[in-house]
Amino acid sequence: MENTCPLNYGLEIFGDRWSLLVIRDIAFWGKKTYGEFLSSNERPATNILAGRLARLEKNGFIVKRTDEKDKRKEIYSLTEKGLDLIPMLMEIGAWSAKYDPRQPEEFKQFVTMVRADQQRLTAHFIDKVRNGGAIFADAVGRQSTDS
Amino acid sequence: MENTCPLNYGLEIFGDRWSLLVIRDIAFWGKKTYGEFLSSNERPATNILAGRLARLEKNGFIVKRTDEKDKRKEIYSLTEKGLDLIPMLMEIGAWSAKYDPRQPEEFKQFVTMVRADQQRLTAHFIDKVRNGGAIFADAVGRQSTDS
DNA sequence: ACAGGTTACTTGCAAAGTGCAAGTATTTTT
DNA sequence: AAAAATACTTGCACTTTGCAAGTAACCTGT
Repeated sequence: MENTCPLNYGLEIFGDRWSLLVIRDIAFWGKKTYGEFLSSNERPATNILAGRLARLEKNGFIVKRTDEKDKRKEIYSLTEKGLDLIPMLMEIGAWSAKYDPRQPEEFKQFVTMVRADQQRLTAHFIDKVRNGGAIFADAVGRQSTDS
Repeated sequence: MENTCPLNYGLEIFGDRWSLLVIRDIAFWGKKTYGEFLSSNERPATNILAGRLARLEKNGFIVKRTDEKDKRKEIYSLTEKGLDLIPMLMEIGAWSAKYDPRQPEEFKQFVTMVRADQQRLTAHFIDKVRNGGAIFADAVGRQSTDS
């Protein structure tokens, strides 16, 4: 396995639509059980959902415990490692708020509020790339080209 | 197709490892050609890379133009829509810097610098979810459960 | 101007992953 | 005790992936 640089590590584990949607359901909608994840608008297949929950748990993004009040239910929740994905999820949401025509005005306002805090630096980096530069140019050592 | 809520829209198009790695290569490493993307550490298959480039172009994340100095080459670059993914990529990078043991110290420092700017609000949301709440609780209308 | 290399792809095919439908096991409800 | 609910698993057709090998256009050196 060959995982050298910035984004790749995470992408192999959580960089898949269904995994991220599970984490979204927990963080953004407060969902906690298999049945709740299943009934999301995107309707994952049961076996896929089960597989993703198992992988997310194995990789330490979520934990499950049996609901004491109803032992048929498993309660899933985010670990610290999973909670730390929230800033990334919010950026995906911010992007969607801007480009998805179906996003409700409500959500766009929420994003605007969040964004007020953090525009400065990222705007600088976007400019850099727009002008043909790269974020890591001169900031971090150049990536190796060989295997 | 059923694309109602916050993150789903983008995830269907760019929410795939190879697509994001292409965008990373352009934004973070300044890569511009098919050959440069191919020689990344993660070594995508040639057909997969070609397919992703075509899809990213079709969906307006990148554009290609023939290199005037060497007409064998196609120069890929990010559109505004693609540039706007940079904040999200930086958050993925920030997460990786924290959890990927292979990340160099150099990169962790870069991330710390970036983060100094934007910690406040996201920390608040993480707390909310950690305590069993959800980011959208009372902030945005509750998601519909039916199809 | 021709030969050989470079670049950006495409094609064929086996293996892996996805998604629907149906089933099972445990627990709760009636 | 029977029925419903919940969290899964299993079987199977279909799709996607990834390796290996090709092809077409262009450039480079002689």
